[in-house]
Amino acid sequence: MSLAELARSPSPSPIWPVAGQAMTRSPAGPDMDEEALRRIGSKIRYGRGETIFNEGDPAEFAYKVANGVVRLCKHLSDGRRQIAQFLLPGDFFSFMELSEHSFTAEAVSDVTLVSFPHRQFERVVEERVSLRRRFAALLSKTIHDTQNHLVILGRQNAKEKLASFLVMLVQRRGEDAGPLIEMQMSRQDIADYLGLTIETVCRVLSEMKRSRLIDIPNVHQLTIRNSDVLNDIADGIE
Amino acid sequence: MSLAELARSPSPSPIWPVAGQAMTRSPAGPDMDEEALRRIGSKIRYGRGETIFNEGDPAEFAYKVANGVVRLCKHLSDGRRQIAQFLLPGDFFSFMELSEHSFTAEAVSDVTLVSFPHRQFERVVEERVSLRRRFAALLSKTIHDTQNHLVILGRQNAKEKLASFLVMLVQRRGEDAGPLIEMQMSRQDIADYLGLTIETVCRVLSEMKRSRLIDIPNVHQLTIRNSDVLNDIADGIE
DNA sequence: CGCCGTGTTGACCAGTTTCAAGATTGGTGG
DNA sequence: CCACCAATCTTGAAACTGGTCAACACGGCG
Repeated sequence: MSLAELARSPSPSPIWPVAGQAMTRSPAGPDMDEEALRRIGSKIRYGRGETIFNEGDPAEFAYKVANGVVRLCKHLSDGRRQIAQFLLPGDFFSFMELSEHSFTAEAVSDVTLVSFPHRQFERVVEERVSLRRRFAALLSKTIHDTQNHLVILGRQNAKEKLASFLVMLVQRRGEDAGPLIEMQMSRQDIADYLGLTIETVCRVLSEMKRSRLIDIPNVHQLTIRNSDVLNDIADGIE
Repeated sequence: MSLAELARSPSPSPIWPVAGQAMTRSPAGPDMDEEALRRIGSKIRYGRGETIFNEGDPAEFAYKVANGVVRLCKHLSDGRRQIAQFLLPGDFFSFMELSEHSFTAEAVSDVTLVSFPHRQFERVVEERVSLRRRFAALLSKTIHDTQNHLVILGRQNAKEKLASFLVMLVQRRGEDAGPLIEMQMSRQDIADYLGLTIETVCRVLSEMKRSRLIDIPNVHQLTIRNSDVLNDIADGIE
């Protein structure tokens, strides 16, 4: 099971080795987990660009993306912005926060979320070993991903950053989904994710297009022509 | 309780709100938690520069820093390096990893660690609600810190980066510890933490010294002369 | 049809890196 | 205790990447 799958589906087996089997007080199993979560969740919609919550707001809900794309970001006082994560359908966020949100969540596109009141969510997770493992593993994976993001921001140049970003998009779509990548996010979003300016993002994408690495049929669509070379660039090999 | 304290001491009360009280199968309470951990831990020493484990190695132990400083880093194939975290005495690391380490851990100075076999560590944490909460909160805090690190790497200039780094050092030492900051890490370590070159780190520190923001009595010691201005620079206000 | 938001491209500039030359520090052995 | 060596740190000058500013293109929509 890939990390990407792990992040978005119930875990049928323990994520990391555990010596003993702990007890549950509720019917066990992933299906029951899904059911338990479903019962405390409610759907909620946000329009493109709307703020879901702000950094510093009291954390009242955990969320799962049902549809659309969400960005988690930090804003500096002078308007600079850093996007920490894009969340795609199936992704959870804000699910094990301290009492205040540590980032702002905004709708990249129109989105539908499932929201879980934090207290109930904590209770359900507290009761179920399998859910506990799943969300603990999800936290670990988030740290893992964020640390890779650190490398991208701290030690890669513009071309490598874009290559890493595109490779990430491909991996998260699942290898099956065909060559066409739908990018809901704007050039500004990409720039703020990669620590670049919008102009540099444009220039590098154009350059990749000229060198036949990618095609850009449409501003929000993209296809990879040579994923081997793209991977090499992302890994700093070329 | 500050986040910094939270990271390094047992949690006397629940970190985030929980609806119901879950049961434990073992004597409860923070003191008992410490005792339970102590019983499965063993001391282990590493010399300055030694590798504790490599990225990709099977994760067999969780660690607590007893003495010295540890760096967690990622290495690129061409020698570039990004440091994700410095760990100071009292800090835990690698405590809720997937089956393989997602980063390399190296000794910045001579260090003493307490190592906990992962299976036993998981068992103890699984058994104790208070420990579960404590380490879940620690994971959350790590994500929080890493996201702030993203902002530093992605959206701050060299001067702001150094200011943020120094402010972090001060905050982690505890406000009480006097004005002298002992920096165990080398200039190269600082550069690799901030996504800069060693030369830029030197130049910015010299500039800060010239403008009477800091003093550098010794390569590995530093005092803050004007912490208000330093904070403003770190926050991008000035 | 024209306007507005977004994206693209170019010219120039600034901040950071690179390369290179010393200075300082710490450790080792005479 | 001091001399020497290696490693680390500091500083300067030149080169380069990415940023800034500005003009223009594109596309959706009233």
